[in-house]
Formats: sequence, C-alpha cells, structure tokens
Amino acid sequence: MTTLLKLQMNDNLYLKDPQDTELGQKIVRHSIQLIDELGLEGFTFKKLSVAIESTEASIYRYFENKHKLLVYLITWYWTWMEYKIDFATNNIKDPYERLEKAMKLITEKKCYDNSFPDVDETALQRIVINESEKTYLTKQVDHDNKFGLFKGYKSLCGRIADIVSEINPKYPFSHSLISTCLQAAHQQVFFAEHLPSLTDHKDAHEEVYSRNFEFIHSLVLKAIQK
Amino acid sequence: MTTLLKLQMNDNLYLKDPQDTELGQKIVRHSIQLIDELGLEGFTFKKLSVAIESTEASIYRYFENKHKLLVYLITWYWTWMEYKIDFATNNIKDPYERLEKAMKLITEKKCYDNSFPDVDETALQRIVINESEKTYLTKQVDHDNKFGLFKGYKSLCGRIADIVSEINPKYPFSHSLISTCLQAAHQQVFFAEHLPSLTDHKDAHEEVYSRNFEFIHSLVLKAIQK
DNA sequence: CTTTGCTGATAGTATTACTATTATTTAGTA
DNA sequence: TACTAAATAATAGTAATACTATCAGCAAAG
Repeated sequence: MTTLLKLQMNDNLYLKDPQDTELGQKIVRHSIQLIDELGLEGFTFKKLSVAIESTEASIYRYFENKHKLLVYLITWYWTWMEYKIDFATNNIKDPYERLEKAMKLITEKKCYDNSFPDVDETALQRIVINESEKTYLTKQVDHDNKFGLFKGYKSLCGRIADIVSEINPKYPFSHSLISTCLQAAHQQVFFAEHLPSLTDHKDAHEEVYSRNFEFIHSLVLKAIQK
Repeated sequence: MTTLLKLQMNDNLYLKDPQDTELGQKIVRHSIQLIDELGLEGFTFKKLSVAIESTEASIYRYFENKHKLLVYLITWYWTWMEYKIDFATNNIKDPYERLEKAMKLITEKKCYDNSFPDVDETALQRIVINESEKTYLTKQVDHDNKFGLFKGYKSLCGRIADIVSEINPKYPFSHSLISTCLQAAHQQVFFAEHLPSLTDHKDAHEEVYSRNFEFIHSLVLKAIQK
C-alpha cells in the first residue's frame, strides 16, 4: 500500500486551498484533464464549471483566474519532482550518482503516482511540456515572482545546481546549466513530436525519453568536467 | 551608405505582403512597438488600429489574426539572423571559427540595422525573448508547421547544426544541441532580468549578453569534443 | 438555535476577436 | 479625360471570454 501525501504549496497560488475540499479536488482533477485536452487557450472556467457540474463563480472562489490555476498545477509538478529527487537520492553519497538520478527523474516519462489520487501525472507532464513557459512569459512576471509563485521551480533548480557545484565547485554556470536542462527536458519531447527537425530524437515515442536523457546527461557531464 | 534589403518570407504568414504597401509597413512597425510595450496578451488589433490611425478591418486584410502576425515577426527575426550568420561566416574556412561567430551573433544584444528601416531590431529581440515560444506552443502547431510557418527557425537550427557536424561528425545530438542553445540564448536573458536565481548572470545589464555567450559557447564546445 | 461560511443560481458588463456591408479614395488603363 | 478595379475607411454587429455582483439555501460549528 502507498502513503497518501499532500504537497505543501505556496498560499498565494490560490484563494482557497483546493486540496481541502471535494469541490477543490474536482477542480484540480478536471482542470488537468481539460487543459491537456483543449490547451490553455481553449480552456475556460466556463467549460470547467460544466465538467465539474458547478458554476464559474465557485471556481473563482478557489483560483483568481486561469493563469493562477495553471501556475498552481505547474508548481505542483515541480514540487512533486523535487520530492521525488529528494526521496531517490537520500543516502546516496556519490554526487555523480545523485546527479544522474536527478536527470533521470527529470527526463523520464511520468506515470500515475498512487500517493496523489487527485493528480493524473501523465496528463500533467504533457501540460508541463506544452504550457509551463506560459507561467512566466507574461508582463506580470515580476509581480508574480514577488509573491513567490515560482518558488517551486527555483528551488528544484537550486537543488540540482548544488549537486553540480559539489562535483565541480569552480564551474561558474551551474544554475544556467540546470535551468537550461530543465527546459530542454520537456522542449525536446515537444519538438520530437511536433517539429522533429529541431531534434535528433526521431525514433519510436517511448524511446524519445531515454534518448533525451542520454543527450542531457552527457551535456551536463561534459560541461562540468574539470 | 547601406543597402536596403527585403527578406523573403513564406506566403502563408500573411494574407497580403505587408512589405508591399505603406499601410503594411505601418502595421509591422507599430505592432513591434505595441507588442513590446503591452506584451502579446495585452496587444489587440483594436489598439494597433488606433496606433496606425486605421481600422481593425484593414489589419485583417494583412494578417489572419494576431497569432499569425506574431509568427510573422518572429520568423522575420530568425530569417534575419540566418542572413547575418551567412554574411559573417562567408569565406571563413575553419568551422570552429564559424561556430563561434554564429554563437556570438545569436547571443549578442541587437541594435538597429539600417538595411531594414521598418524594423526596430532592439524591440524585436525583446519580443523574441518574451513571446517567441508562444508561436509553437499551441494546439495548432502541426497545422501551422504543415504550412511552413516555422521554416525560418528550422532552417537556422539546421544551418548551425551543420557546422557542428562538420567539426564532429560522430556527435549524435547536433540538432538538439543547437535548438537547446537557441532557446537558452534568450531564456537566460529573460531569467537574468526576472528570475535571476535561475541563472549565474547576475551582473550589469550589458554584461548579461557576454556572460551568456561564454556559457553557451563553452557548453557547445565541450559537448561536441571528440 | 444561531451564526458563519460555502455553494449554487442567476444576471450583468466590458472587452476581445472576429465578420459583414457599404462608401470613399486611389491607381491604373482605355 | 473617363472608367474600372482595387484598397481602404467607416460603421455595425456577433459570439465568446473573463470576469463581478447579488442573493438564497444548506451544513457544520459554536
């Protein structure tokens, strides 16, 4: 059996914690499904309210707008990833091994995690691939950042960059390297599916993830070589 | 004196070539200024029509919608970059030197190019930094791609990847490497300004570009080492 | 038993992203 | 010079979006 867990999220991401009520959980569950299906642009609170058999007004009591809801979902994903990396690298001494584990977790195709019954991680990973950049590529990025909305992503990036610094304390671009790799981890999957000439991952679908791991892992190792 | 040039763009990007008429040029000029100022989300054809002292209906005769207009502007930028790289690497034999030139051109801060009086390249680079991903992160990406809307970007990526292959024909990830770097070239500038903990480029504004060149250039060289 | 808070129901508004129609201006040609 | 065609301006209109506001019913907590 699996332990049911609740990830601690920044208060500013929501007006009312959706993890606390049944309606909130329904909002999360169905918004993942709908954003995955329709894309962020096609997704509206109206459509979501129909899906959850409630009203727009009720959704607005949980999330200020659809942008905040998106940031909430993406942050959940990065927080989950950091938790997984912590869990998997706990008690491992060798930083190379920890780095490899982290890269593997970042790049692998996600499947359903029983600890979080409300979240379809497979669909959420697709949302991360397709929509995550839209969380910060806005005019309100500085405002959102001031309220800590991107803490999840920054924390994950810092965590992995620390492993890099442990391996080679003189490498001057640990944060840039890791933020670039986090980006590449999903961007290359997107390209493989939609714009394949921008990648070298042209094979069967499942193989894209392992090829991408090879690409990113070797990129990092060579970059930080002493 | 400088030669006035016209970049050849894919027909499918517009309904009527804006480079052919005064109104079209005004649309391009003011849309760059307005998108830079308001962001893509805040930008509307209504506001543009006020800026150019014309009407929405007239703009719709040139561009199907604001997404197509954005793709047009971004494609112009990448086509321009490829032209600059061609120009600068012409007659250079050494592929390392050509690669370095290309990386330098990609990462440097752009300033006004007299050959194209209608385009404010400084503002356009900011638009590329803030909005370029939104061109393909949509549900219609496959449809748009079928009509060749991303040819400019793909062509530039392929061009630089060829230099990589010339240096090390055995490196298996030349396209992934270059698409990752093209992305990092603007993403890191964005992070330096808005989310600095995701980079190591925390210095004065102008220096960000040269630090970023160092980061990306060394990343590429180490990655493709034999 | 009452208060509080949550939810649902309903309504309404400003803005957006278009489309359609007609009038006017301009440019090219007979 | 007159005629024609194309481009543009002016105007109007529509469906959908992204909210905001109000109020009533219901359940749980004090």
